[in-house]
Amino acid sequence: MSETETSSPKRDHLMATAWRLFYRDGFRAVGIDLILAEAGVAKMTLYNHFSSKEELIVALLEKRDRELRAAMAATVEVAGKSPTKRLLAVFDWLEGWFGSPDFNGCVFIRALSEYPEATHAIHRTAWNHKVAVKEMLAQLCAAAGASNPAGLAETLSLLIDGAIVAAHGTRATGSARSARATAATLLKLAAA
Amino acid sequence: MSETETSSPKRDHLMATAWRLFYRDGFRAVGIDLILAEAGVAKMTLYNHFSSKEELIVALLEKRDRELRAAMAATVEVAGKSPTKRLLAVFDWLEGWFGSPDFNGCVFIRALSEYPEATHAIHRTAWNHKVAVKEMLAQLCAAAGASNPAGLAETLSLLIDGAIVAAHGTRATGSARSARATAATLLKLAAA
DNA sequence: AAGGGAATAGACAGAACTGTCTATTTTATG
DNA sequence: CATAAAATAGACAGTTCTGTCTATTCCCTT
Repeated sequence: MSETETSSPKRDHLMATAWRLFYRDGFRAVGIDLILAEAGVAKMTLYNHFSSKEELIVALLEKRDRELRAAMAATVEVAGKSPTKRLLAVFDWLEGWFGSPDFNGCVFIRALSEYPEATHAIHRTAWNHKVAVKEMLAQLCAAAGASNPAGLAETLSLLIDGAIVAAHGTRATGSARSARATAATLLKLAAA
Repeated sequence: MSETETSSPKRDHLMATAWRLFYRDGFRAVGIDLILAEAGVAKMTLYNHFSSKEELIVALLEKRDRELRAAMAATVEVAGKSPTKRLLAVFDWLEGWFGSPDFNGCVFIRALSEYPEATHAIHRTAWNHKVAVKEMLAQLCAAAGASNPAGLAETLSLLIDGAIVAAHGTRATGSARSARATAATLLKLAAA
């Protein structure tokens, strides 16, 4: 949407700090004042770059969306040429993410949860990410010769989001492996 | 855990109001004062029954856990004797839930999200529910003759939680049908 | 009818919240 | 070096938050 945002060091540092605190503790749990104190930035600097806390959160989600999809795309690219391997690489990447020390769930699911109302800007932005990821998956499914790529991508999305929730609840990586195994099974069936 | 809680009309009414507001807007978004005003109850009444807001939330989650599992069990019971039908009835029930007018996601996933820290009482209580549901699913999978009931139950849990997140993002019931179809496929494979 | 436990209203403390404003200083650029 | 833009500290308003306390009133049971 809004790509007029000029990148500046202060702005970037503010966003990095805000991201860290929001992701660790939650959007409503973290106040503006804490972010400013941790970032060592004046309040007016924040309000010169963002008109409200809500807009800051939306900007963070959009940034994270871009980064995450880029990381996914890179993971797929590294996985080689086999369509099956490329698709399953997404699940291996999930497993690595779940195992990383500061994994704390999916910020988009958490945003949907904290701002549950359908019309809320943060809710919609968070869901936009999930739709975009599903479209990426559909591309991969199509490349793998699935008869119904969109349908398979929908199912894989369910598995992925379920696995993220489970990893957040257990702090274990097993759900990624379960999801991967199911994905492999479904892919084999769909490409038959 | 704590089953010493005496049931009283005031307490029940307070919990019903708190549930409605928390589920609609979120735990951190709803203040004690709003609950009290909506319930028409004095502040000391709350603090005579619960030592803190956190304890109120935990009590609500435990109550909802009991109700939800009872509803699931009833759904399964009504579905007849066929193990497959009993298992798939859970997904039909999901679809009905997603379509109900005040569906607003899964309160347990939302609690995990709002209190992301693993050691937090609310986080743990919320995850306990997911574990309990998974165990119910494992029973159903075993009855359906699955070779690895626990493994299948894990996968079905992923599908269910993914479907709930998707329904919260889309306000549509389609994810329940996708999950159901996948569950049916997996069940057929597992019972072979 | 009397006594006791529960509920009440409402003040209160003390902190935290978002967002605004001003006056000053720093920083970058011509 | 000069000027304009950006960032600063910090006060401020006005609200909201959880939890505590007191003094009064309601209601149920004996």
